[in-house]
Amino acid sequence: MGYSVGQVSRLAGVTVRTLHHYDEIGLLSPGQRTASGYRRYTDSDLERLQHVLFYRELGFPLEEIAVILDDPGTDTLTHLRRQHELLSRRIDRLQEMAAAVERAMEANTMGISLTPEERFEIFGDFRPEEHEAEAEERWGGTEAFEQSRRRTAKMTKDDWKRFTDEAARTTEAFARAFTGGLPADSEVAMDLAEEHRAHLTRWCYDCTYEIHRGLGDMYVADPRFAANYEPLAPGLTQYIRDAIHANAGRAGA
Amino acid sequence: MGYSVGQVSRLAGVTVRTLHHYDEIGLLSPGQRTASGYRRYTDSDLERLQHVLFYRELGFPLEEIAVILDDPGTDTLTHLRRQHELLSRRIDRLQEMAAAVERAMEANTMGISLTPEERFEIFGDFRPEEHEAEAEERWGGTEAFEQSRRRTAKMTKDDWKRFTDEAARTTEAFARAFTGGLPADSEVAMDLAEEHRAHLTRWCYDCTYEIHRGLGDMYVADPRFAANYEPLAPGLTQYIRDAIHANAGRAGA
DNA sequence: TTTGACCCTCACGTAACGGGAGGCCGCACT
DNA sequence: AGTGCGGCCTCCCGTTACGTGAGGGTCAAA
Repeated sequence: MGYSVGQVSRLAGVTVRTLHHYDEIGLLSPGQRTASGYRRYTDSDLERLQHVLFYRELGFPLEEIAVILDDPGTDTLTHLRRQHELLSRRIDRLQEMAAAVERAMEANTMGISLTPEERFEIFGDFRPEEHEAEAEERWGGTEAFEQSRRRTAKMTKDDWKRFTDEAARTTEAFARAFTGGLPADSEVAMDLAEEHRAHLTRWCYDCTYEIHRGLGDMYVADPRFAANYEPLAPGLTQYIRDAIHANAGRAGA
Repeated sequence: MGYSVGQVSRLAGVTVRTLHHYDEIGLLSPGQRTASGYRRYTDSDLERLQHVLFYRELGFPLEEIAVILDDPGTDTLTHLRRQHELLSRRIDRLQEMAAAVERAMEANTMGISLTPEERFEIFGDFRPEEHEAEAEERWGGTEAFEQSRRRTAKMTKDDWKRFTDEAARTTEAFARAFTGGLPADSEVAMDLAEEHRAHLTRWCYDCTYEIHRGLGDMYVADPRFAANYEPLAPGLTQYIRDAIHANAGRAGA
């Protein structure tokens, strides 16, 4: 009766050394020893080990695990509930990371290189002040930006594909209008600007005319965006910016 | 221009000491130093750091990360794709764990105590018995099989991970050689076969050229192995088998 | 009774940093 | 021109969670 170190190690998928170590530091000492000094693990030892491995998997230091498990106020069910909670949080975190990776892929294929802040927000080290300061400066208001962040965080890969495909089509239409000689304040160009605005509103945030104008200005100001448009036709960035302004003016804003 | 250690540490959410460490071990050395010896990190240093932190987050040892990042065959987009893949797998795993916790909670409230096997199947991603029964039948209790069983029995979860990751890299290299048009008896392919053999010897058993040849034959014969290789490139299984034979022939066996 | 797997206890090694000590660097402030 | 003061440098020892033998008992099958 009882399990030997080797048996436990195979069952739990840990090395014998690990079990020895847990015994040494008093995290998990086998309930009994044979006359010859062999460790014998009981069923409740196994349950404890299960919890140990669980918390370890989630990155808890062993010392802390000992404290958690030795707390007399928590029973098995409480542990399970806590474990479930921790898992859920972890899953959410990883899903956010996955979304961030998707955005990075998108940026990469568009040839945009991320700002340092964007680079590391993947890791969720929430740094509100600086980031919001920059967003404020760049977007002229944090509400739209936050809304964008919230929405795009939920987007799947397919969503991104549809999003960028739509954007690309609008951009190409702009390019055709531009090379075709249509002025930026022509019906066609302004309609395209309006389409662009609707596109953003649908996917990202409530894009007002004012915000849209700011966005257009930023397209010409920020070379990372300009780099996206200029290859299609030199001067296209400025053209889009002008069309956006004309459209905003037409709407009476 | 460039970022100081302090700036980078704040940006990335790591300590200065960590950056020093990465410099020491050559994982991430700043692009420049000032005249007075201060570290100056460039934008591409930041990108590298981002990838380092990502793989670290997923539990890769730093040394392995260096190998991954220094592989000239992989560009940023490939890394991002791989990261996304790894994240997805990780999420699946955690969701399985969450489901297992739910089952445990149910069992607990019903007053049922789990069997040892049930206890740890939460962590167990590998079920060796089926595979081993199969191997037994195939290999009929040969020396190599026994050796393999002994060694793999000692392997921890992380060992398995490293083992499969290594194997995956070799396979990918094979796929690149194959799609790149290199013949199965080319230097490159034979070297990969030798790498594969060394890999097996390191992890499982003393893989002689003769055993290796048999293994290669089995890969094409057994659809479960073929299913592993064919998705990467149709015909890859046969290619690997041929490379193994060529390599064995080169070694004079 | 021998043999091979399994177990024991030291005891040193390793990875990935943490946390100082002791000493330059640089710039704002007087 | 001096003087803080924060930031940066290089050692260098400490820590966690084990890995990896060495050297030696234990036990069940042959």
